[in-house]
Amino acid sequence: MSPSHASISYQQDSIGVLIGLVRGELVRAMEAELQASGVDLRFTQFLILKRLALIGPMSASELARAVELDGGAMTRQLDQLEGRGLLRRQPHEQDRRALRIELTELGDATWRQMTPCNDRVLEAAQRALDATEREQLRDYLERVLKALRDKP
Amino acid sequence: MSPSHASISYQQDSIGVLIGLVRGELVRAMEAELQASGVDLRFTQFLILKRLALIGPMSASELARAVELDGGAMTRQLDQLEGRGLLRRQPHEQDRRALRIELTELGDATWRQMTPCNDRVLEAAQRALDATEREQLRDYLERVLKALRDKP
DNA sequence: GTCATATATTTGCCTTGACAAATATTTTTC
DNA sequence: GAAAAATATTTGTCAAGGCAAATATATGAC
Repeated sequence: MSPSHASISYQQDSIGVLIGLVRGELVRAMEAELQASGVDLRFTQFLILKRLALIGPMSASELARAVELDGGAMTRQLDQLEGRGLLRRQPHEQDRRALRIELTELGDATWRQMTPCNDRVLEAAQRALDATEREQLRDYLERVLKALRDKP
Repeated sequence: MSPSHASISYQQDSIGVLIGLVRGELVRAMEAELQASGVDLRFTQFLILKRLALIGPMSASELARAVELDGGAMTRQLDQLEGRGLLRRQPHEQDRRALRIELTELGDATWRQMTPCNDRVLEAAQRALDATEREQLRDYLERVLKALRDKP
C-alpha cells in the first residue's frame, strides 16, 4: 500500500507555515539591522525596549504579556537589561507585589538609536505592498489574532 | 527632561509584533489540538511530519530548510521521531553524504490522525475572513516573505 | 475581619534551538 | 585529475524560554 503522499507532488504552504516563515525572516532581518547599527540587543530585548518606549512604564507581567514572554524569562531579561543600565525596577505605587519597569535615559537613547532599524525592516518587508494593501494586511492579521484569542 | 514616550499614550502594534502574536497563538492552538486528539507531538515535530506527508521523502537538510530549523536541531528531532517509529533514515541514492528521510506506516497513520487538528486550527484562525480575504492574506504574506528574502 | 483564591515576581529545572567544530562526501576550479 | 570549496550530518556547548514551586501581596466570598 502506498502512503498518502504518493499522489501529491506539490502543496502550497499553509497560512500557518507562511506566518512562521515570515516571522523568522523578520526576526533575522531585525537582528541583523540592530547589529549593523551597533546596538547589541537580541530581538526579544528589542521588543521589550520598544514596548517601554512607546507605551511607557508598566509592570513586569504586563510587559511579559505584551511580548508573549514567560514571566520567568522576563525576570531574567530584566536582570540583563537593568544590569546594562537600560531600564530600572521601581516599586509599583498601587501594588506592592509588582514592579514599575521604566527606561533609563540610556534605554531611551538606545531606543531612539534603533528606531530607524525598526522602520527600515518594516518598510523592506512591506515594500511590495501599497498603502491600501498594508492596511488590509494589518486588518486581516488583527482579525485572525482576535479569532484565535476568542476561542469558541 | 522627559523621555520620548511621555506624550504617547497609545500605539498600534507594528506588523512585526502582530505577526509574532499570531504565530504564537497558532502554535499554542495547534499544540492544544494535538494533545486533545491524543497525539503526543510538539509543534516542530508536527511540522516535520506534515512536510514529509505532503511532499514525500527528502534529505534531512531539505527538511531543515523547509521548517526553518537548524541542522543540529533537526538531527536531534530525527533521533526522537525515529526512536518513536514515526520515520526512518534511509541512505540517499544519489548522495552518500545525505539521508533519505521517509515516514513509516505509523508516521503516515499519525499524520492522518492529526490532519483534522491542522484543519480545525486553520479554519478557526481564518473564520473571520471570507474566501477572497483569505486569498489576499496568503498573497500578501507571500509577497512580504519574498521581499524579505530578496534583500536589496 | 478572615479565609480562600488569584496575581506578581523570583528561582530551579529541563527542553529546544542556534552556533561552531569535526567528519564524510560531493562539486567546482584550475 | 588533484586541490579547494561547498554541502550533509553529527556532536558539544551555550543561551533562551517554558513550566512548576516558593514567596509576597491583593482581591473576593462569607
